[in-house]
Amino acid sequence: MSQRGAYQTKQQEAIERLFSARPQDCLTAEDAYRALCESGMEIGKTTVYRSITKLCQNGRLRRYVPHDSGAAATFQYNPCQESHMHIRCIHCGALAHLHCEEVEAFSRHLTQHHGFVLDEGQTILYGCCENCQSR
Amino acid sequence: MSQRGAYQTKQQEAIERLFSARPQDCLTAEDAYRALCESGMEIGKTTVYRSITKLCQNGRLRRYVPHDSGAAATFQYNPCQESHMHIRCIHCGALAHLHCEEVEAFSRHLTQHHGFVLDEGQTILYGCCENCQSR
DNA sequence: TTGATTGCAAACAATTTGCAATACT
DNA sequence: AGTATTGCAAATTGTTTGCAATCAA
Repeated sequence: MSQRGAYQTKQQEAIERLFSARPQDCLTAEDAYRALCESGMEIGKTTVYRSITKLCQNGRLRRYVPHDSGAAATFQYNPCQESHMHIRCIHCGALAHLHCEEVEAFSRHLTQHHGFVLDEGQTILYGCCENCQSR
Repeated sequence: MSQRGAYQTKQQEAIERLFSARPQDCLTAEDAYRALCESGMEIGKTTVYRSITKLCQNGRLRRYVPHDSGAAATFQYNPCQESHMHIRCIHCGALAHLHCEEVEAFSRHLTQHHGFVLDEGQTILYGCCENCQSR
């Protein structure tokens, strides 16, 4: 298998730069591809997919599974290496970050009483956000 | 649009029976299709998909999003109407149910301090299970 | 009878892969 | 030079849809 990352290419740099420029955004591979094309970059969609895969393995991007079937996965820059949980609204799709002591306490409970080491960065809590509740 | 559920058909009954017979299993649509075929049932895959969709809307089945890209969604019978969180091991795929007061407490915290109403049935916590930790 | 349901084939969408051309070091 | 990377086209996979035939009420 190839040793992706051995060479520095303008495509891989551009993809990482795109995500790092908007650390609060979740983009699909398609989003990233379009953004790069619109900025004048010459790039193929395949390369976007392959680079994103590599960045996820590096830990520089986070991958989020879609709630709906057939929907595309989204990726987000992981600026701080600190990983944190996200909460996603089932209705509007809004994504929010969750940093708080209660998460840590809950995580400790899982480890101690259920033998389960939580991976906060891989976990998304689903529910209904404040805005959507008022409808 | 059609009013699925208006008529009782042997296909729909068989699908529900299949899932209810193994409430602890998560099956893909393909799994269900094969199991029914092997049991001598005459059924099309399309019907399996459509019936599963309906059962999810009824609340009789739960749908779980796959962690890996390209993987199929899994469905599980929801015997008790009580919905609960699941924890899934990233390594071995094991799925466990989570009923405890700590989940409720955490859920209350989310509502009160983050304005977020958690849907436990839709949420899966990802991490590493006890068995896989010892490797 | 009337509308819901079935199931085949075809459409779809996200993602992956084969492979020859190209770029990096 | 030698290997990694690119990118097109084609393949894969899970899921949905069009539509004519069939079934339940």
